[in-house]
Amino acid sequence: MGSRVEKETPLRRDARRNREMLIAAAREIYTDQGVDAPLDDIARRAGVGSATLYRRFAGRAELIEAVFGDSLRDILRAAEEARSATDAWAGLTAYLERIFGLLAADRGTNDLMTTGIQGVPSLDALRKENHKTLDDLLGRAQEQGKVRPDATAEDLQFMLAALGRAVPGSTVAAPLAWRRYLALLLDGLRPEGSHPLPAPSLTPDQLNAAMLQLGKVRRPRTGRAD
Amino acid sequence: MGSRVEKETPLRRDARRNREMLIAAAREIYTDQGVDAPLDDIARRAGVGSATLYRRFAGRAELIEAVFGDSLRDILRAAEEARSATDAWAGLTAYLERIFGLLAADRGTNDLMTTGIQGVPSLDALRKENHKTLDDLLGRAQEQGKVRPDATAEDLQFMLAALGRAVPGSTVAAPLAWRRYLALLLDGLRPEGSHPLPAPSLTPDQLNAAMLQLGKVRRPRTGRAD
DNA sequence: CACTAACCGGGGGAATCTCTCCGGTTAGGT
DNA sequence: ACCTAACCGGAGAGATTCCCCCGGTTAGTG
Repeated sequence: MGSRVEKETPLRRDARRNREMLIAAAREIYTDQGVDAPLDDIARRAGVGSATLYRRFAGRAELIEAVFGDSLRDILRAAEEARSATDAWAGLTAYLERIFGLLAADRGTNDLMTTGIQGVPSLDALRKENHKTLDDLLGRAQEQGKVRPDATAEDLQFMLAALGRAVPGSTVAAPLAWRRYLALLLDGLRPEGSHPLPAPSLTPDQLNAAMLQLGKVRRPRTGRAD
Repeated sequence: MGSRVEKETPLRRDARRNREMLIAAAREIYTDQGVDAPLDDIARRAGVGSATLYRRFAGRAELIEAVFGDSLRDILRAAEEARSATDAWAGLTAYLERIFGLLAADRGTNDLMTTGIQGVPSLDALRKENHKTLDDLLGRAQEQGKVRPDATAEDLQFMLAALGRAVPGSTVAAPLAWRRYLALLLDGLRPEGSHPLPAPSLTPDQLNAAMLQLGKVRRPRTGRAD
């Protein structure tokens, strides 16, 4: 029941190659379909049978770990870095803009950061670090008078997850629309009055398109039904 | 291909009774599972075969219309009412709090209002009216100096959908947490400084539970997989 | 070059879900 | 009470997706 891959015997060359192909295929599919994508699709895209996928990775979580492990560690480093900012508010906004850039560009990363997926060690570490970062920056920004004193790190996390989850819907019509929404959210955190919003607002048609996407977070369904 | 029910011949008594049973069952199931719930579940709960459901309703959209038609018309009236407020900002907040109360209490209504479900006439009418309401109230609130001039009705709609979609996740742990988030969002719309937040913030544990729910918007999946 | 352990992919069982067929049953008028 | 059109529900075809079994193939070694 332990790890599927024994470190003792290095994989045979073909096995290793297939493993790489699977990770590459999974990365592509996760990026534009999210981490709930059918595993069979990934195997097909990699040009191997589904059995090979299950032989290399115990399940979805292990594949996710293999695909996103490195990039999650990168984000983790960015979080650490952000906390070293002297101006806490500047550090916070820079950090969040970086995160949202990732959420908007990569559906898989979005799933990982805006939902509670279990069983991925790197992800648990990231969540912990992320919470620590937000807590620290928010607290210091409050001390520096840049954030309203009644907001908590939990408030921020919830709002970020809610907004982040919706972002992919808007990227279809306007790739940078998230900047505007993040700015609006952050303005709600500040004690003083409003600051100008970046980027143009969505047009009504673009909004409709975005709303449509919102419902399609995952619609596997089955056959004929619309 | 027209309507499945002929108005000429009223339904036989048993047929009508089953129709009512189906609507009642659908209402219950939609309320706590959302409108993507399996139709077979609804038929089973109503105590009839799935064929009876398909005989009475052409598909999911027609059933939704039958279940939510009345309540949607109620909301529609509330929107009309809200627009008659002299103080646009007060009207807007009252309207939104009412809507969010519904979104938090009823998963089906939430799906209907935060995603772009197609094929339900009452819903199209509601969306149109809702947009008109927000546009009107926001515009007038801006003229009255209560809302920052650079925000648009589309901005508001997007943020509301994003937050509304996340609300059910928080209701498990804290039924009224949405008040706090809505207040935070609305504060971002105001030109002046911050106003006190209602309701307590989520605890870290409650936040975790909420994040977990976020991913479970719909996880039909299949068999053994976790 | 021969051998064997590791590896491979197709195919299939099981679980879900939508939607339809068909033989048996019932409501409601005469 | 009888008859017929309308109605009913179980059963199942077809579509997905997860996951594993099994006979054939291949990498790497002596």
